[in-house]
Amino acid sequence: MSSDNKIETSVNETPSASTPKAADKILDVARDLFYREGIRAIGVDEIVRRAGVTKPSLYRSFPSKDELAASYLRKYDLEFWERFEEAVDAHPGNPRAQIVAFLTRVGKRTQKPDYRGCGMTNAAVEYPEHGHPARIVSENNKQELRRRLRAMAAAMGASDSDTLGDGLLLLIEGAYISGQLFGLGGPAASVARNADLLIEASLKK
Amino acid sequence: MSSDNKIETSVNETPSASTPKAADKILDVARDLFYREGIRAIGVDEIVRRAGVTKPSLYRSFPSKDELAASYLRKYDLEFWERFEEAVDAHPGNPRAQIVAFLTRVGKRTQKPDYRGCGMTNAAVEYPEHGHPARIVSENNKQELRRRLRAMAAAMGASDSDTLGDGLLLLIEGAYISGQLFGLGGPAASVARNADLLIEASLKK
DNA sequence: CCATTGCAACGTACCGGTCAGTAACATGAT
DNA sequence: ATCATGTTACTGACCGGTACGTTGCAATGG
Repeated sequence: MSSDNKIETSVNETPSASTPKAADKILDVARDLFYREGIRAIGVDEIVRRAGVTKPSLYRSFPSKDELAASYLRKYDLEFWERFEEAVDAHPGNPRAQIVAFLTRVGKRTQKPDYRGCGMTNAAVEYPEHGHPARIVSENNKQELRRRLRAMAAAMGASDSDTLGDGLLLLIEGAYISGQLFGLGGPAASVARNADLLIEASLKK
Repeated sequence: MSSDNKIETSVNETPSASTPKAADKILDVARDLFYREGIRAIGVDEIVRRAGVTKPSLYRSFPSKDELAASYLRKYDLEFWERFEEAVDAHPGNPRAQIVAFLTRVGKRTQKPDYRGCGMTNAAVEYPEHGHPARIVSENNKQELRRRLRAMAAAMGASDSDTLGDGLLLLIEGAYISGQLFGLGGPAASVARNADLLIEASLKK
């Protein structure tokens, strides 16, 4: 999926004049609006207006709104795995602690007043149709997450590691959704504790 | 001899009460399309077309599209609690078996090829704005579900019943989402087993 | 008996606004 | 001179919503 043209990944922190780059501004604004209000709810006109650019600029950098949404999710994907790896790196060789650390931070984020869940999950709900560019990015992310969780469950020595990995994924997705459904004090706050309980139960067998 | 009254359409509780057919057909079609494709994805034109009626007929029975969506969710709410009570009634006095029975059926439904998750959850994702008519119905449903699950956890004798009830809710929401994200063979298939493990761990405390 | 009336449900046609997307051209910097 | 950008204006389809005329039918009254 690497179209060698188009967006330069926005990481042009190189010195000199630092060109503002219309495509980067568009992607930044799109990320913010798509996440907070939903992709279908935001029109391209509002994006270019808030980004201080014009519509032709958007369509010079992105072939369509759907592809812009997919780009937003690819950026989201990168940030997601950064957060994930942070929790992993904090507890080398201890997958159980890695999971709990990750979920502790997820649980905390779900309690922030403007929490809107996971951009990937939300996009998949907004676009149930198979083959939609945004949905494809979302599905790939979730499949990789599932793979990772199952591998970590195996590394913990769980007897039925696939079931435990899937159970952890269910808890995570549940936290994403419950975090935006219930506000503060919602069930998502207990995701780390429940995950630890589930791990405990899965190891004793 | 003319008992010409089939006036129990349930769409409106107004004393006049006669909503012959149009409103029912509209609500039926709306339920189907809204659930399968999403509320924002479906326009009123398509609804009235598929229902074989016209737009004014829709707006005579429903004040707005948003209220039609809310009506769809109220209907969904009724059917949800029917399914829930079925599982409860199947195991009188045994909350643990009730939960497992309910989740077994949820897990089975998530493996059907056209599964689109929970209409309530999806609507809340589609309409993050507070106060939206559809979102209100969804939030009320989820809050009631949380209350029930916590009560059932308490009836099981869990030491921390609120945490267990919330953990079960997380698993359920995770199953709804994972069911539509992963197709067949997704993690939602294991929701009942994971719930049982979590219950087991929460009772031996 | 039939004609008139009233009324509720229906359809035709239309509203202004917004949607995503584009064509043609101007500007400004390197 | 090139390249990225901005400007303006536009398209056709679709959005939710409505003004207004039409139909069917039941009740009334002579």
